[in-house]
Amino acid sequence: MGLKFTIVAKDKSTRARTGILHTPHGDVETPIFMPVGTAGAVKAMTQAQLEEVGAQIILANTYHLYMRPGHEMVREFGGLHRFMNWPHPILTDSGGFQVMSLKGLAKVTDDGVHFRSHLDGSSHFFTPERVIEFQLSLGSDIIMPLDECVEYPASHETLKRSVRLTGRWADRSKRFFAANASAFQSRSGEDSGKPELGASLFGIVQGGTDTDLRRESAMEIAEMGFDGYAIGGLSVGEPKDELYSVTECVAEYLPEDGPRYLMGVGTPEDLVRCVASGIDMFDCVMPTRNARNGCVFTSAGKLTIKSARYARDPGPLDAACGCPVCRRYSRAYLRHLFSVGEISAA
RNA sequence: GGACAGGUGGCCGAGUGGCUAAAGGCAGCAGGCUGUAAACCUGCCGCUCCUUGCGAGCUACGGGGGUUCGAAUCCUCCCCUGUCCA
Repeated sequence: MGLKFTIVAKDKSTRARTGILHTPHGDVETPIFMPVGTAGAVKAMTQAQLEEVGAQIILANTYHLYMRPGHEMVREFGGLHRFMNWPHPILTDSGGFQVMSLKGLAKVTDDGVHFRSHLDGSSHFFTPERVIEFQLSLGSDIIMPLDECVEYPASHETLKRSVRLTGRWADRSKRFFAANASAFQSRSGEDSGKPELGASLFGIVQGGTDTDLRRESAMEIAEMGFDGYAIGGLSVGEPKDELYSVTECVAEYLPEDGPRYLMGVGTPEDLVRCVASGIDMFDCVMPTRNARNGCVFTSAGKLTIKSARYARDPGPLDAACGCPVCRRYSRAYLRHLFSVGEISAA
């Protein structure tokens, strides 16, 4: 796999670094936060707003797009970029998180995951190979292999099984990707960006909060060699100090010259803490979900704008913030929008 | 003037003798959201008091009176609202 990540600068006192991630649809400056657009849209945001706030890459979800509208249909449109008319990079998650979040509908076997659709109950079998194929069909810039995300807390045996399974699936994913990626990307009529660059495939480390298993998983995935390295299975309910310590521990075992992606994280503080541990990429539903639910991150901490105490507050959400919302609107108005159920005005 | 139907907690609306301070919804209040089954979910939501308990007392189903051990529920008179007929 080619060099798709350039390190620009390294911090002297921490493991933080800045870099550039090269993708078929353009470069991404790291550290980067990727807004989550599960079904091909970042909820309650327009693409213009995403660009305005500096989103350089967004995340979409294989499971959800496979269910609706279907990866084949997206491919007919020339890929997800063209389908949703998003010219910037897209990372697609594999469905590994849905193994956990849809646990009542997912059955894991050695060969793959049997999903019963959360929409109509129909049966679907996801294998590591098919999941790569789905993502190649979507035209993703960064492809995530199928993994098994495990709930917290989990027993050592469960975590061990999940690490081994995720490792075997990573190997199968890499082989299938190596054999099929170029064929998919050279197909005419599809928006594959700069085909000479090609899509990236990342590896995912599992192991819960068990540092021995984390080390084993990190070394195994690093040994296989991927375009980037993700830490999965965190921010699933473990204490904060474990999130930070496991992240720090795993990052040390991941190749220095590859991008490191901490999946599903996190709060503003999480981002700062984990950048210092050498993480380059993050994604999280928290900013968009919390915003939809009336919870805002400010320089002074979380603020629940729905609260009655802001009903007559003429001040901005965050006096220290210069964003369009803080420049334009009062807390009273924003609270009013929540009271009346308006989501789009601001 | 007559015939029906109906008046329940901020609103809508269940409830026809005790398990009812009264289902459910809305509104209100508080909180939670970390690779999105999430514009979602949870809790509180008559008043007062305390030793905060499946606690005590008070007030409450249009108004008055009555039946009953016990009434939002049954009887009676009155007031009001809606629909229809004159």
